[in-house]
Amino acid sequence: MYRENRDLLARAIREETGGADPLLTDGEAHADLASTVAFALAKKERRRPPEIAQELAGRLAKRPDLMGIRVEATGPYLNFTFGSEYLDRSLQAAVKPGYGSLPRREERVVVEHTSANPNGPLHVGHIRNTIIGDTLARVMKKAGYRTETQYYVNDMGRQIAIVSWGVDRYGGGDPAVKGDDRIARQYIAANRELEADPALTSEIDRLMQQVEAGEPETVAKFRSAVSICLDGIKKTLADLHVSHDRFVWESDFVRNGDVGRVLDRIRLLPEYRRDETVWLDLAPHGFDKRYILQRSDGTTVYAARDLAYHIWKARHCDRMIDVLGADHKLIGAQLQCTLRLMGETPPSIVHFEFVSLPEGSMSTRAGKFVSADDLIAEVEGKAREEVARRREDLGEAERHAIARSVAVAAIRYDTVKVSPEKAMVFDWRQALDFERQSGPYLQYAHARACSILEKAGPFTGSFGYSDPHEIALAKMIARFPSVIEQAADQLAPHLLAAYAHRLADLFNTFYQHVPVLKSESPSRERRLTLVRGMQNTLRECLETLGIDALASM
RNA sequence: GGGCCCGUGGCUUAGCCUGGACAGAGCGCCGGGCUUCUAACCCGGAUGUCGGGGGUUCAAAUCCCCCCGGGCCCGCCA
Repeated sequence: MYRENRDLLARAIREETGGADPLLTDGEAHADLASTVAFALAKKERRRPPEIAQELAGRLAKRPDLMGIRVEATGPYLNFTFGSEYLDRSLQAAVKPGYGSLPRREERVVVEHTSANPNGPLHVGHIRNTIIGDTLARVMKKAGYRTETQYYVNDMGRQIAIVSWGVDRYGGGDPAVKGDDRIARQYIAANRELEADPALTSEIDRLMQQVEAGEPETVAKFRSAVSICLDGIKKTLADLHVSHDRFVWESDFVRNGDVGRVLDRIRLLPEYRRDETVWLDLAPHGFDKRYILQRSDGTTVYAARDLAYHIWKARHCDRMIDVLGADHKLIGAQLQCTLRLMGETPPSIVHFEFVSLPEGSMSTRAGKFVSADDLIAEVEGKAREEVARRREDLGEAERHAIARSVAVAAIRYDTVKVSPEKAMVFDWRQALDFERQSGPYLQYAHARACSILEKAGPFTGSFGYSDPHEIALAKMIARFPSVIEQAADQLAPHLLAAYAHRLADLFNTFYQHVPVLKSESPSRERRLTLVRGMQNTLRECLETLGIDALASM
């Protein structure tokens, strides 16, 4: 309804002004929507904005298609306030399962995220990628796109060669240790040894040549080491409510000849250069650095395989979205540029800035990081304390289940609420805060609503709101589909996080000031319907954020 | 050195793309509210040169330029 009214108003303003940009904005406290079009017209018409607004308001108010929308000019502003029918119809939609889902589209979207090198466990930097990516995928799905998530597995880079070399040298470690932790130990030890004795580097080079040539034993060793690590990573991802639809192995593109074919096509580009290496001269396109694709020993670098991957990926979807750290900005832009030169589809790239520790940036190689597993364990521990304190009535298993959900909610929300371009310093105090601007706060609002609905028993849905708290809440509920739309259009999952908070906030205020169960019919039924609508909206919203909508906590 | 990003109350942050009505929140601080639908809550209060300067505009946190501070990138790594 909100989106319909917005589009209706935009068209009406365009028609009444002879095609001016409607300049619709959020009306905030003043109205549901507002327009500043009178300012824009003032210059052209050489009249004062309030005068124009006044006249325009008069014309708009007479339009039959805007029946039910109150139009008024407040000084130079045009304010539009939607009538009660708007709220009633919005609530009718809001109580239905799947509320907020936009009409299905045919477009297929592939969201690639996380794709961390399998040389150790995910740390708090990686999971920013994971959480942004997974939330984005959920948003796209909710916005009607056919969506698939992919993890691009680097199983043949230098770092993996070091891992494989280490596994060979140290015997693979204790099988009781989680795969990603086990691999990290080999990787860290191998790096230490390589730093001490640089001559050993030639052994790494040889491994990389062997794997590129498809030498079976080396290939098998790389795969095995990567699989061990990936098993651990998948476990961590599952703990965060993340699963990928597909894992795409980098080496497959070498083995199936795709990388070779990419290089063949590259040769035909005017940007193609060959000396000891194969590279592209992208200077005419604004990149002064060489874009190297093949080393002097004939092995390909990551960039070549990445081109092959994206070309393959583009065959299976209409749109690609990659979630990458800000350190990949240059290489990402070069990739997009090259794909364009080849006549291929470039991906949209969502970059996020780094997460660092108070003592500096993280490093897997140096073993300097806070692992996602540690974070989850720590937050879950705190959640257990909280649940134990509040819910003595529940059994231990039930309390642990709640604590687990609360922990994931806290972590996911903390990460997704910050816009991606903001660099973050990881902060334990903030991670362990379950108050207002947190995932648990949202879950709490949902649980409160569920509790009311459960105690209420069956009731007949009915509509009509007059109390300011009711109206404010109903209006926020009505906005949900437009928030999904906006988050999808802008690839900005944090917009959804902000919405969830505003919704929960308004509900808690409503909860405090407006009695539901104790109110008299017909208010009781109307308010119960509103609570149902809010609960359903918040549930859909939380689901899209990858957070459990708990019925009790 | 060049490129990209960030700089909003003590701390964290929304708003910036698409300029417009008093810059929203959270933490912390001060004060209030649990015989009443779950107090992970609610209500009230103090705290802001929107990094600095210039420009564009009727109007700038928002657009442009310069400067300062921080992060990232500039590899035959990924």
